Order: sequence, then structure tokens, then C-alpha cells
Amino acid sequence: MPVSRPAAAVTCSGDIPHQGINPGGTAKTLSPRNGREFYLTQPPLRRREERGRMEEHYEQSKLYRIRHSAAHIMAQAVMELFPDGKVTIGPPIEDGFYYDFDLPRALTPEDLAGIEKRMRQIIAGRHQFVRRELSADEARQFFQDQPYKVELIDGLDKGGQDEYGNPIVERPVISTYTHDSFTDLCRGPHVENTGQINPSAIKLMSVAGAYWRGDEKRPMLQRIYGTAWETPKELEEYLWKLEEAKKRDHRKLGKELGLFYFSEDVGPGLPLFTPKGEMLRHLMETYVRDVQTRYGFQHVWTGNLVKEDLYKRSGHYENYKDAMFPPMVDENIAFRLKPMNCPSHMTLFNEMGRHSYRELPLRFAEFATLYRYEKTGELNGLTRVRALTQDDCHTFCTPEQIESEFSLDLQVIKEVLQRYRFTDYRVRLSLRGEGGKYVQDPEKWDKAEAALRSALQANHVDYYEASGEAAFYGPKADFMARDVLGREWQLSTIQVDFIQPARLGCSYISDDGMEHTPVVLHRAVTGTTERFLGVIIEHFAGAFPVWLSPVQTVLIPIADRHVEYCRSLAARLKALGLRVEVDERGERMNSKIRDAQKQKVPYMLVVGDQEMENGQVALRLRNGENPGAMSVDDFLTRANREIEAGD
RNA sequence: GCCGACGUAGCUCAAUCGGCCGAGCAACCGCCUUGUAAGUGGUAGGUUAUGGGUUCGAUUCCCAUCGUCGGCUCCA
Repeated sequence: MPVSRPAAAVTCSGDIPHQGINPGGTAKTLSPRNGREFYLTQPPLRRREERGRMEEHYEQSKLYRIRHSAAHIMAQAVMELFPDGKVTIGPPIEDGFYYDFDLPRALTPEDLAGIEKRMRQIIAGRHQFVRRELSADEARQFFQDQPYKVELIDGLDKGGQDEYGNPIVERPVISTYTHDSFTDLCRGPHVENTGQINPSAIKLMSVAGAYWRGDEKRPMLQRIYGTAWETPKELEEYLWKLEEAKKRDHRKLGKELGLFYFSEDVGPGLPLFTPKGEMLRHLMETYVRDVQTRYGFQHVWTGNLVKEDLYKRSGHYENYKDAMFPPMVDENIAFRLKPMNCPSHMTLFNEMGRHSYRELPLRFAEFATLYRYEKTGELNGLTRVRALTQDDCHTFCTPEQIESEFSLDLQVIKEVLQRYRFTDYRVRLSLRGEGGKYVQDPEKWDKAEAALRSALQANHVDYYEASGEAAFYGPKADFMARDVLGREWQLSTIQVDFIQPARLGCSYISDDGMEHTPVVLHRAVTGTTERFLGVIIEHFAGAFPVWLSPVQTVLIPIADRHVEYCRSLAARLKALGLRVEVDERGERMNSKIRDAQKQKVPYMLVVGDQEMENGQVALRLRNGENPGAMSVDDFLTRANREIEAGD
């Protein structure tokens, strides 16, 4: 059952940071995962603006000081254990803090218990946090045995980067904080003394590897994650939320509900879908397909294999060849499994002959399974796979049509997200920033950016702008939706593309009789079927809305003499389009109900002597509600109403 | 890919110091014919992920490989 949370507005005010850092508490594992972008994006820079906005409040908060101080206390405890260890950085993060160390040996879970115990002792000492400001040379002197700190000091000294790697404009004041026997390079702020941390509201969570400064070419450090709150109750709530997230884990539910499996025989990141799992995929794809058809999108099919050469021309090869499966070579021709659709759609556009401006916009939609060679360490259930089915669409249009086409995409996305009960979402509108990475055509940019803004406003979509976050080929809008646990997922995306159509020679004849290059909008609604399925399994905790449930109704005969009647009922319901099963096992009714409920089947229809006599069924719902006996027609009316309503 | 942990029956887990690998659920075969979250008896199920090493003897210790998990702010 969905966890209740305060009713969230459909949209939220654009200038209010949307608690990307959420002191109210969401799970550590719940940090937003970026969706796959389609296309030639630059490696995403840190979202400075976004970060800045959400951290403003957080950094002032008591919780921030508590966590920051807890990180120092933890560092002290670790350094007592490893006097020769090297400290690096230890910032507060969403829901807690971490500290990275370079230690002579790997930490074990037993170490964690010891460190946590020592932290409590230090806290009990009520040691003052003392700030001291010093010159860069003094700092270097003080931290001479701590090479990572010296590196940080050098960075600060020449105004390079802060601990997050952001450029620093002004040379900052260098300061240290000391409590008890431990001194750390730190700009603060901290609590006044260690006694202000509640020893029962902290917990060390895990050890993990982390590269120094996130750079895989630099040393691998050991990171300890911890969580800290103001009160034990908050800690408990946080841990409860983690438990809840664990219960909803789509990998666990996928197995329990028998939806999909991974097999070593087939390979990592290549999910196998059971009949129920495939039914879900089918329903999801059919739904989006129908919506798209209704909005004037046309469906195309461009296969799975493409000559490598095409990706050299489109520019993908250069940027993404590592993420493609290795080529299949036939004589002199190399083929690749298709990792994205755009070049294929544009090629199709070209092959269809000359295009008049009167044909535009032309909207090509495709559910194609793409193959991407994701690094093994990054595979993760259905949310990160190597075979992914994108609900991809490319709209070829004139520059003047950008606004109306973008608007159309917005409407499709709004409708689909609504259907899946994602009502709490916002849009990040990524615009061009300073610097030379962007396609040089200021006029096009200005027009496109204005068109996007205008369409977002006209459609009453809440959005915020992130300048400098656009792809080099054009602005884009990403939909970030919160699930019932408050976790944010990037789902839909719309991207304007000024460049690839030109690279692949797409053109149309305008009313001036001249050839022009169309603009292309790339768009995904649910992103990929696999990932979206993973997300909605967790969003619904496996209890899918009736329209989407792979099995909508289980008929439960009480005794063997009711089986025949159930079979005929099932046939009747099936003929009307319901997905029905009869539980003919020789089990007790109670046991059948239990199993159906565990499988989250929306309707259980119990049939015994009474029902058989009166031509009825006794309805029970998966939430335990028991509407009781009713005529088959009444049940059908109810079921159809709920299916129609998207319940 | 890198760091760390883990891999025992379909699932969830157990097995002392290195000494014949065990239980619940599921499956299968019976009995019961059931009224809103587990009726009952029995049967079967394993080269302990794979390959190698140490040892009289390896689920247990060592090495490699594969896979999974947590991270590494990472992705068209």
C-alpha cells in the first residue's frame, strides 16, 4: 500500500527550492537518478544553481551543523584507530554525512561498530568546537602530514576549487575547527560543543569506496556514510523509511510477484520478463502508443542493427563508442547494435523523399529496444540495464513550430504522468550559459528558449531554469517526478536539436522554394519501459492500478464443486477483456485469499454455494476491504469504472 | 571499470575450531471439501556460483573467474 504523505500540490512554486536536500528525511539511496539522455550531451556539470538554492537553507540549519560536526567526530574516532591514516573531506549530505579516508587497511563492519561507540564517548565529553583562522602557509605547516589537506589548502590558496570542485571566485579565509584532540581544515559551521549532538540520533551506515575528488584516475579512498538527526525519533523515522524503501525495492518485488529475472546464462543487465512482466510492458507500451497516436504521432520501426558508419556521421561514434556494444563485422562492414534511435529516424526521414514544409511537423515515434554497454558496476535492477526499450519520438519541424510542438509534447507527458499517478513533478528547463560549447547561433537559441518558456507557462507547468545546463545542440526540459516515498526520478525529457539534422543532411523545401534544415525535438515520455517499470513497481509497491495489473481478478472457488462455475465465469469475464485467473488448487479459501493478496491482485472473487445459487460473486479487495456478495454485472460495472478512472 | 561485502534447494535463511549441509515456505503425491490472510500427512529437491590450490578431509582457509549488492555525482 502506498505510504501516506502530506498531500503535495500538483506543481510547486518555481522559486522555492524543491528540497533536493530534504531535511525531512528521505532515504540515502533515494538520490535522484538522472534519466538517460538521448543524445550528445556533455558530461553534466554540477548543477550549481540548483545546488545553491537547496543548500542555502540547509547550510544554515542546525541539522547541517550537527552532521558536519558528527563527521569531524567520526574522523577523530577513525584517526585514533589509524594514527597514520590520511583524512580528506567530510561534508554533510542529504540525510547524513560522510568522511573519506585513506587508510592502511580496509574497514570492516566491526570497525564501524567500534567507531560509532567511540563517537558516543567523544560526544559525551562535551568538547568545544574552536574555530581558528590561519594563513595558507600556517595551514600547510599544520597539515604537513596530511597530503590531501595540503592539496585542498593549495586549491583554496590559489582560489581554485572548494571541496566540491566548484570554482572559487574570491580567495577564501582558511580556517580550522578543533574539538577534543582533532583538528580539521574546515570552513564550518559547527555546533558549539559535541554535547549538542544527540548520541542516540546518530548511526554509521556503511563503508564504500570513493575516488578522491570523484576522479577515477585518483586514489580510491574509503568512505564511511553516517546519518545524524536532532532527535532519536527522527533517526527512527529515517531508518523506517529506509526499511520501507527496501520493502518496495523493485528487484525484490519483481521476484516476489514473478515479473522478471536476470540470468547469468543470458548476461548481466539483460532482463527476462515473465508472462506477467511482459503483460505489464505490453500494457504500458500500448497505453503510451495510443496516447501518442491520439496526439498525432506516427509510429515507425527502424530495427536493432545499424552500420557503424552512420554513427560516425552523426557524431555519436566519437563521443559514445565506449558505451556501444563492440561491432559485428561482416567483410568490411561493421554493424552496431543500435544504442539510440535518432540517426535511424533521420535517415528514414531522408529516405522518404523530398519533404515539403506542408508535411511538417512530422512526428516519428518508436518503441525500440536499444543496447548500451553499461559498465558492469553501474547495472542496477531494471533501472540500469543494457537492453532498454525507449519510448522515443523525433519531431521534425520548422523553427516556427518549436513552441507548438514542444507544447504538444508537454501535454502528452502531463497526461501520461497523471495516468501513472505522478502528480508531484517539476521541470528543469536547461538553457545555454556562458562558454563556447554551444552551437553558435544566438538567434536560434533566443527564439527556442523563449518558445520553451512560453509553452511551459501556457501549459501551467511548474519549472525552474538552469542556465548552462543545456546540451550544446539546444535547450531541453527534463521532468523530475516524486514518487510516494518522496524520491525524485527523472522520467520524461524533451530536447531541442539544432545540429544533428544538418549533420545527417535532413531538409525540407519551404514556401520560399529554398531548402531548409528542420529542427528536431527529441522526446521520451516514460523514458525506457524497463526503468519506468522499475520506478512504478516501487511507486505502487507492486499494487498496480487495476488497468495495469497483470492479473486483475482471481476467482476463488470455496470447494471443488464450485470450480466449474468459476471457470465459466472466468470465460465470461475474459471475453469482456478482464485478465482473470481461477485458483483451482486444493487449498483452503483462506490460503487462496492470502496468496492472491500477496500477489496484489486487485479483485478476489470468492464463490461458494450461495454465490452459485444466486449467480453472484463475493468481492474482496487487496487492501482487505470486503464489499461482499454482488451480481456479476455489478462487479463488472465496478471494475470497468475503476479501470476507466485509472484506479 | 575501481573499492568493499556477499554467493548454501525455486524463495528466505541455518550449519561450532576445517569433520557426512539442515529448516520453513514453494513444488509434487495423498487425505480433508473448506466462507474472507497459511487445514493436514508424506515425497522429492544440493558436485555449497565456477575453476584451481592447501589439507587425511574444504560450505568453511588461499588464488582466479563469473554474478549480485553498497558506493565511486555517472550515463546517448
